Amino acid sequence: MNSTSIAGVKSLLRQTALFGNLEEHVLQEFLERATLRPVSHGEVLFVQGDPALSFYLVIQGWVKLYRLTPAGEEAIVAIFTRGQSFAEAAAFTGKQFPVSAEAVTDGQLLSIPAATLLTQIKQNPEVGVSMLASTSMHLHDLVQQIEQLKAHTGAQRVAEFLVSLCQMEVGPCCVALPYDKALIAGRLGMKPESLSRAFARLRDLGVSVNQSSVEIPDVTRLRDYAESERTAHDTLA
Amino acid sequence: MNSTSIAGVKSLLRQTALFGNLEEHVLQEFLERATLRPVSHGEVLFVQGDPALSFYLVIQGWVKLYRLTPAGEEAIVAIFTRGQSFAEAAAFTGKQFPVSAEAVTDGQLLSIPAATLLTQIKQNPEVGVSMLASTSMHLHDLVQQIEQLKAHTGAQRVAEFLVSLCQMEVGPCCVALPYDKALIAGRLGMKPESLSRAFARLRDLGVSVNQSSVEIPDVTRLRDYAESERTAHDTLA
DNA sequence: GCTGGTCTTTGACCTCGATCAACAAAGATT
DNA sequence: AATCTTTGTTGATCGAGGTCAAAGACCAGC
Repeated sequence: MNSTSIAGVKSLLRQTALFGNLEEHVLQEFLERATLRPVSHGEVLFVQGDPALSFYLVIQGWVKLYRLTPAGEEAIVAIFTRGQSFAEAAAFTGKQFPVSAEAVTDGQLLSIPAATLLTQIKQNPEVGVSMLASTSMHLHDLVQQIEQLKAHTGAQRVAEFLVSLCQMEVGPCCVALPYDKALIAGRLGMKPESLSRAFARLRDLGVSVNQSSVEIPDVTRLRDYAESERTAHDTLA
Repeated sequence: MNSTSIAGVKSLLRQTALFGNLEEHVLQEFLERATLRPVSHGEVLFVQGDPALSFYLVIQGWVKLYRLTPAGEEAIVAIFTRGQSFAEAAAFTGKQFPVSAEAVTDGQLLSIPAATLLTQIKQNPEVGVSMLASTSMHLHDLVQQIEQLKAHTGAQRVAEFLVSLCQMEVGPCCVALPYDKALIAGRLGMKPESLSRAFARLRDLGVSVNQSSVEIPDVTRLRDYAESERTAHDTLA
């Protein structure tokens, strides 16, 4: 599982949206300019406002993107793991990062210089196309987040989160929470206490939480709950 | 001011992020394939899930992008006006629109076929670069929206909105609300009633609202309020 | 003028989620 | 084993904002 080797990284890149469709020699070009960067839990990769000199792909571990408000509070924007890239858009503009990034577990990142990206795009339109595809995906994710924040309750957002972790489409399922609950809470736009209460509500739907493993007796039921009207007074006996 | 003429459209395109830096012949190519589309208030341009066959640039009027939740509620994602393009990212992927769009005033749109976009990117990397720049901007806007929804109160979001409308950096300022209050409320993630109450709160800061014109005695004070801690108990006598 | 529309404001009520605090559980340290 | 620290749960309280309902404000057309 440990893919810190060049070959391992390359096969991982082949599975990503950003690098997956590129020709061999282009991918090789990126790899030669990129550097492997080990990170440890709590390490800050960059802060919003820093010049975006490179972008990243997660090889191993978890990274959170967040914004610090002028008042000092943090709003988590996204969380990435193995195979996902982030900050490409910022690196591309060559300006400043609009967000901050922090490793939330130990891990390995591939750091790719912004200059390489620009050069490659100019030489090969396919690179631009791949990048557009990947930024569109991020765009879409953000749009969905906004919808969820505006139109769903905390418990519904947790339900959506759990459903998204299920590999099952229907029936019973058991999922492992990928990171600690405080982080999940932030990701879903709430405080840890509220997450705890949200889980308590989902207990009425048969969902049981032990440590970091969650048992879901009926995924469909959970999905229906997530998509139901806010006004439904939760008394779904 | 009415620029429905070809020349007028062209000079407008020159001022946009998406088309501004393109070479003359490339821009010409886009213009030849594009069509001018008049829209009227309330007209639905596309619904989420529709195949993204073209993207748009607003020549005149206002357009809102929104998502309809499975439960039927609408969450406004963005609002665009003269000179702004939208749905490029979706058109580019050639898949489906992730959002719906509706004209909120009468107006004129330039509709550009997705196929043209793809062809041009492949022929000319610069087009891809421009598009990346413009999608990065949208990305950045969305990130900011998420921050604001998560970390600011309704009144603070209204304050931010007003500040963003000011051309003044400091001192007194008077701004005109660009569209009706129900729409502003949606854009800021709240109900019209709450917007009304938010305005009432800002009255303590000297802000007065008459119809669609807002008087701000001190922009700096408003900005400070927008950025202050949530916990500050608003009693800033 | 009046009159029926829409848009906006205000009031009463209630739910959600934040806050503060106490407490339990699981590791880590000595 | 005893203690400290971190993390998760639970209870009580409170403010923000949604909902429902009613009352003003503005703008047609008559």
